[in-house]
This record gives sequence, structure tokens and C-alpha cells, in this order.
Amino acid sequence: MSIVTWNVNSLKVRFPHLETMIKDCSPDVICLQETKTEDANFPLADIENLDYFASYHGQKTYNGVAILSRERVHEVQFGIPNFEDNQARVVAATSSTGTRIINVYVPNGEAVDSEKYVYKLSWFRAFIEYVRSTAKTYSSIIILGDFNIAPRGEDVYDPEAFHEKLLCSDQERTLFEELLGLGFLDAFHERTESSERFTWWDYRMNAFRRKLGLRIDHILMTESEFNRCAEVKILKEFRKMERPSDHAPVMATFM
Amino acid sequence: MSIVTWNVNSLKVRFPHLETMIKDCSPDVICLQETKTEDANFPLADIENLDYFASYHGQKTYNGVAILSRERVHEVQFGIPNFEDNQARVVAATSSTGTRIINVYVPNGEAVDSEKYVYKLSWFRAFIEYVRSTAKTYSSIIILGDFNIAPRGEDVYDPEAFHEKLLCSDQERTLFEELLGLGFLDAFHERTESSERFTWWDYRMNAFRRKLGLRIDHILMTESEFNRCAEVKILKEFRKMERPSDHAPVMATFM
DNA sequence: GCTCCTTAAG
DNA sequence: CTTAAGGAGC
Repeated sequence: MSIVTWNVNSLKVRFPHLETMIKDCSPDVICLQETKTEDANFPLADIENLDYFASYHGQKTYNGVAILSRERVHEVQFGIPNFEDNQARVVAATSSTGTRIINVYVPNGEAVDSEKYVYKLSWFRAFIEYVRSTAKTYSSIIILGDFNIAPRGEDVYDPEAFHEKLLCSDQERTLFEELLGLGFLDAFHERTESSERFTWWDYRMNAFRRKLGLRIDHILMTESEFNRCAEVKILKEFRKMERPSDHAPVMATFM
Repeated sequence: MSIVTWNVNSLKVRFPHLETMIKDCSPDVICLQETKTEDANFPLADIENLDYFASYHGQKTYNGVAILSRERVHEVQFGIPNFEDNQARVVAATSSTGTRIINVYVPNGEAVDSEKYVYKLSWFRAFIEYVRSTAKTYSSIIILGDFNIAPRGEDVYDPEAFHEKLLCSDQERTLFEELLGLGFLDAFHERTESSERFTWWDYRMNAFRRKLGLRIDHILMTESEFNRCAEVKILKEFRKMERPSDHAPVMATFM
């Protein structure tokens, strides 16, 4: 059993990359962010041709999330319940084995102290409450996606330069810790020794070539899942391709 | 000796098509319209690599004309002298054999009775006066380009439907006749029997596949040149290519 | 940088 | 339908 999270930055543009990833890895579940596709234009037939079911929730230009799965999922839920939000950032579903999967695209926040940063914090607080209530119903949960938070200094190519900067501020990191405190493990961090930790490299300034990345895409899981989790890998080769997403996929494999 | 006119609808996008045309036809002179390239971005080195000199006059987004030539040309002139116009629509030059070449991109006119139609008519009147004065100095002249006028019913796929419509209105056709009256022959019309007369097919509604075209790109010449003109061909195959211009090149060959 | 949308022009 | 610009967002 394996599960992937990938911010594709346009599903339409990245469809060939997704096909390659599926041929190479054949994950059981794929959580996509930034599909940037209205539901009416979602490439459902193409996804089905690749032998996946799809639960998707999108809008044009911005955001958009989807869960692709080999097996049919159930209890599909879009957005954060009881939280007004016109942005398509969350889709949750229960796998055939009963694991609750929450696919999330946390707001970027633009810059510390911007209006969007305030929105990011309040959005993430609402998300934490949603997870807290989910944890009352499900014992086995995987939360994965683009969190737009680099949890620790080692998750940033230049921790000094990023001190209190967006993606790294104390407020963001404290909220991330609060989420983990609900009973989740940051699986890559706990399972992987590698110093190659980054999942995102800015398109600008040759950041990828220069190895200037951050780790902002995460797979969090309850202890039950973590005990079965054999490996978490960052599929960096997909950031090397022609016309890549700025994010690499992250894959967790279970026993 | 051969000369080509081609509205490329972006020189940048159509550069590979231009290369193919040059390999296939190797014209001595190529007159381009709608290069849509500022002079600073004109691909001069690439043109020189193809063994052409270039006289160009462009702007971003719209218009832009260029004369490419195997031999150096002289007396290069941009625009209509003494006519204020911020649109790059005319370049003229004298060939090594003394023929005056006028490359023109006539305003489209949007729709009969629009403001742009009024501009088109006054622009074309100024152009006629310019040609009249040129004819006093040069005995051998070729005017070629996108005239945005279909001179006769047979130049339109549905003459009835286009009655008094843009590109076919009496006012436009009368001005075209007035230009010919200065001593020019519409070489394709005079030299070619073929019923395949069209040079432009709208990108929309599969116009090319459905053979819904117009003849709006012309090569006009003084009698001296016409007597040497062996053939005028519409290079329709370039409209069949991948990512084509909406116009086909038109080529005149001289003895 | 890269993606998207909108607008403008044809 | 195709092109290009301009602006937002990341």
C-alpha cells in the first residue's frame, strides 16, 4: 500500500507527469493540490483510463484538490465543515481499509503580516479543529498535502535567512506542532535520515539547480499507520523533468 | 528570381515554418507581415543564419513588417512618408536590380462602419497617394502584402454572404481598383486559372478544412515586371502544417 | 519562472 | 481559434 501527495500546479499541464508517476510508482492513493481545474473540466475520463477513481473539488485559476484511488473511497467530504471558505483546499475520504485520508492545500500566506497571512493562520486554526473532531471518529488517519509550512530549521536551505519569514514563522510552526499534538507523526521526519529533505523549489532564480529548497509538503499519520509505514520518499526526479511542477511528489509506503 | 509575401501572424511562433518555406522555395525576397515583434527582439541573427538580409519595422503585439532578401537592398523606407501613423505597416526597399518593393499590411477594418473601417479607408487612400508618387520615380515596382481586401466575388468562398461585408465592400474594392489604375496588375488574378484562389482562412470554425477562404494577400506589379512574371502560386501547404499562420504564403516567380 | 485569466485583435 | 500583453498568485 502506498500513498502520494503532490502539488501539481495545474493538473492540465502536469497530466503527462502524473501519468509517468503512475507508471513508475502505481500508488494506491494520490492526493493532488493546485489542480486549478473547475469540476466541469476535471479530466475524469483520463484519470479513469489510468484505473483510478477520483474525488475532486476545484475552481479555476487557484487551488483545487483531488484524491485519486485504486479502490473506491467513501464518506467523501469537501472543505472544512462549518467553516465558510470559497477556496477549494480540502478533500477527505475514507479508504476501503477504513483509514481517513485528509488531502489539504494550506493557504500560502503571501508574507508575514499581510492580510493573507492572517487568513492563513485562521484557516489553519479551523483546520486543526476539524482534524481534532475527525480524530474523535477515526482511529486511523493520514493527513497529507501542501502545508506551506517548513516545520524546522533543517527543512529550509538557509534557516537564518528564513527566520520569522513566511513558511517558517513561529506562529506557523507552533500551529503545525499543535496539529501534530493531536496524535500525528510527521512521517518523513521520523522515518528518514536523508539530508535531502526538500519538497519544493521556487521556479525563480534557478532554485532547483542550486539546491535552494524547502520541505513544505508533508504526510502526517496516526501512530497506528506510522507503525505500518515502511518508508517515506521524496520523488525528486519529477522536479527535474521538462516543465515540472515546483513541488516534488512525496510517497509513503506501508507494510 | 522569386518573391514571396506572407502574413506570418507572429514571426516568433512561425519561425520554424519560415525556415521550412526557405528550404523548400529559397525565394530571393520575402515580405512578412504581422511579425508582432519589436525591433529590439527581431531575430536578426537567425535570419542572417538563413542567408538573408533583413529590413524590419515592428512593434509589440500588433502589425510589424519585414523584407528579407538574398541580396542587399537600398533606399529602405518605413511607413508612408508624410503620413502620421503609429502602426508598423509598410516597408519599402529597392532591390539590387532596381525594382522598388513595397511590403504592406493594410488595416483590417474590424467591420464596415466601425471606426477602424474609417481608419482603413483613409489609411489606404494615403497609401495610394504614396504609390502614385513612388510610380513617378520608379518604373519597376512590386507591391505585395496583406491588403485585407478580396477584390472580386470569386475571391470569396461565399460572395453573396460577403456582399458589402468587411474585406469585400464596394468602398474597399473601389480603392483597390484605384490602386491598380496607377499601372499595376494583380499578378495572381492575371496569371492563374486555378479555382484555388484563397490565401487566408479564419482560424475559427474549421474554415480551412471546410475550404472557407478568401484571397486577400496580393502581389501587384508594373507591366515591366508582369511581362517577366512566369507564375504566381499560393503555397497552401503552409496552412496545413501544425500551428500554422492563418495566411498562406504567395510566391511570384520571374524569368 | 510558471500558470492562469482577461482583454484585445484578427 | 490563435496570438500576445498584463496582472495575480505563488
